[in-house]
Amino acid sequence: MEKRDLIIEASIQVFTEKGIEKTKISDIAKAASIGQGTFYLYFPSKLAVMPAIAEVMVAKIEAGLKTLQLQGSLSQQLTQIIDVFFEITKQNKETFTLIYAGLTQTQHVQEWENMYEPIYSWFHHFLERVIETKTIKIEHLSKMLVGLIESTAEQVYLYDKEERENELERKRSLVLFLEAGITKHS
Amino acid sequence: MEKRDLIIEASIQVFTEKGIEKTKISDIAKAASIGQGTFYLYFPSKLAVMPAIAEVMVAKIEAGLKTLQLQGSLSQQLTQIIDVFFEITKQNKETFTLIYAGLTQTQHVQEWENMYEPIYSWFHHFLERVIETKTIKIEHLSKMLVGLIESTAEQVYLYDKEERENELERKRSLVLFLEAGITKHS
Amino acid sequence: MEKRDLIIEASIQVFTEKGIEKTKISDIAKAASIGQGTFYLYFPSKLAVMPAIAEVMVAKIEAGLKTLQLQGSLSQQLTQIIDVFFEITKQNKETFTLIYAGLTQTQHVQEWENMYEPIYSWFHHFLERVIETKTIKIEHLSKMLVGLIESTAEQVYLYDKEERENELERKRSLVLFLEAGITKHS
Amino acid sequence: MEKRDLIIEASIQVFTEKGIEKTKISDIAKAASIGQGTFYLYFPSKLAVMPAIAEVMVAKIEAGLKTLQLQGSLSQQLTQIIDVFFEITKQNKETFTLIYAGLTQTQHVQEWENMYEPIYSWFHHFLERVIETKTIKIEHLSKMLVGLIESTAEQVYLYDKEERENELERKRSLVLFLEAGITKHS
DNA sequence: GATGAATGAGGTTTCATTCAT
DNA sequence: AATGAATGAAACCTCATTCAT
Repeated sequence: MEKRDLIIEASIQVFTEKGIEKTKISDIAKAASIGQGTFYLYFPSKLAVMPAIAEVMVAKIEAGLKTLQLQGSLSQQLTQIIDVFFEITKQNKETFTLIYAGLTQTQHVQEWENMYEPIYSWFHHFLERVIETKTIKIEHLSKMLVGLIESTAEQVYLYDKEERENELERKRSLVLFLEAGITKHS
Repeated sequence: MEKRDLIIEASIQVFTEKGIEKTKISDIAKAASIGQGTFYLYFPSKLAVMPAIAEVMVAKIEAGLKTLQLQGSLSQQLTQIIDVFFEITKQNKETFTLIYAGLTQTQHVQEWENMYEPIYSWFHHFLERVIETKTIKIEHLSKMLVGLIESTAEQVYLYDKEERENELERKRSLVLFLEAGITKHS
Repeated sequence: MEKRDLIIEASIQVFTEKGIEKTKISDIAKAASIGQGTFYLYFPSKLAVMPAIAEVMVAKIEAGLKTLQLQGSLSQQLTQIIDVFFEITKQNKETFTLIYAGLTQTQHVQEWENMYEPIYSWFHHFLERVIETKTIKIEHLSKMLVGLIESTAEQVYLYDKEERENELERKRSLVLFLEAGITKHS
Repeated sequence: MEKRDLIIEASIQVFTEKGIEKTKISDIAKAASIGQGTFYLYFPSKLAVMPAIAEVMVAKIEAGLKTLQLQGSLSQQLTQIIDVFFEITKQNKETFTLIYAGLTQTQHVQEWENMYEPIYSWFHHFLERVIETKTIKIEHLSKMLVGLIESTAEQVYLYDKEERENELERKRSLVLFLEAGITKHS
């Protein structure tokens, strides 16, 4: 395994365990089983690892979406899509929290949307197949779908304790809401 | 002006300029024109200022919503609401970025949703007046509305440069989408 | 005693003991009985102490010259002057070595001659009283006297082991040489 | 070109640019276009290069003196000699500064005078031809001549900005002064 | 209550040195 | 002989925190 990837893996692990502020470079190095100096050959600081971590997560979402074999009614398809986001958010909630904290601290905030480009693009293709007339530009619709799905997933898994119990119901509500937004304008 | 408020103001400014990680207590103290020691009389650490900052922003949104005299069609009312969020996000974009970064770093992530309670509550009342039957629970609908409006405002103002130009159109798309989501189930 | 002076004293001591390269900031702090952090309140790096050290030595020379009550023949007066330089060089040879090494490493080489201004000035007054016509500008003569006296003192005390035995004779030679240079043009 | 010489050349360049303290072995290796490890095949440390650098400069002076075909009056001959020192100092001022700093840092201070032996020796022969009776030992006179010429050249080229303009006059003053010192005792 | 000079623990960062290639 | 990625000891330097004023 490449040293760079070792560092990214180790960073995710240590950051999520101890938090960004309390993580020392030496912790990451130890977790990656490399020398402290070696870390600096690949990243100039611990925060500089954040974009690389973000890329990993975005890649997971993209991969999740691409393995979908969309079938059935619109609401069924939406359910499948939502499941991808919810599942990945659920399994990587610390990492997501991490990315928000980390990206905003570096000067990489702008990169965030660029990274999402593949996701938006996927939704674009999806929507093209699903809707016909466009009262709303497909680009904007894509971004709203992604934004709403993610913010809901975050509300459910990252922030609120109670919500986790309402998981299923919130997913169902989300499907209904999205379906309405999409079909109304199809 | 109260010293505590001076510190909050100064923190926003310095955090925004230098980032949380690189901000020293001494920076905040200098910006607030107080002694380093004085800081500790009001806050135990720099991260402890974050919730206070967040409260200020949530209060702004709440105040903005409460001054609305909702009139006209649903879409006109939604437009007014959206304008509140967009305007405040626009004017305080650095502070919002800050809050995401800061809250996730402290153990205050959970508090975030609690703080939003008044906002959700306001939407709850709003929706009660606007819709009648509920396929979707009003609580969930409230959260989706807030989530979607905010994530869109963030996409427009915080992340993507190009989007700022599409401001008006994205707002219009948002109104349409929300309206569909609401009326479909009313 | 002022902290700044404590640091200068301690620096001279530690530098001469261990050499510049091997001296750690912590060594100086310990020798000065202050905290490591305190060092940085007064100097940004160990090399930044060098000009302050140099000033101390120049002040010693100046003080030595100013206590002279020049009397007797020219050669007697020259002997007195030379003794000042030789004595101070002898007693502070490590410090002088230090200064050469230290000043050249910082960007303070230019300051060196500025520091010497009081010495040159003293010689200027001295020569004015001693010579009358000027084939050589008094300014240049001053600098040559200082340069020759110092380079000889350094040859005797800093560099060459054997020379230390010839101390007296080299002083005598120096008096003769200087006298010739001065009187020839008087 | 030999690797050893490559290293010496590169060291002069890098030392001059960054200062001895801030120069890393890797900087020298990069400047010499060799591997870091290769450096150690030729020198055990960066300071160990200093004597080699010094030798190069002393060799230049010696070579300069040996090519002189001393003719004409004493003052003409002195002018020629002085020109050699001034010219070499002028062209290699950074290197000279470097050597002072470097030698004093190593344990090679003593070697300095040994290296100068050929120069002193050359002056010895020169003075033997020029003066006859010796109030001052020729050895001492040699050293004073070298010391005065060099310290003047350094004052002119290394330290003081203004002095560079007085170059010619300081040279003339130097000739007069030396001539007086020599002839008075011949 | 307010201050800021002083502190020193401990994280950051460097870089001489090694050694497998 | 030559290399340069990897190392980690050890220096640097910061900065939260204290406390005498």
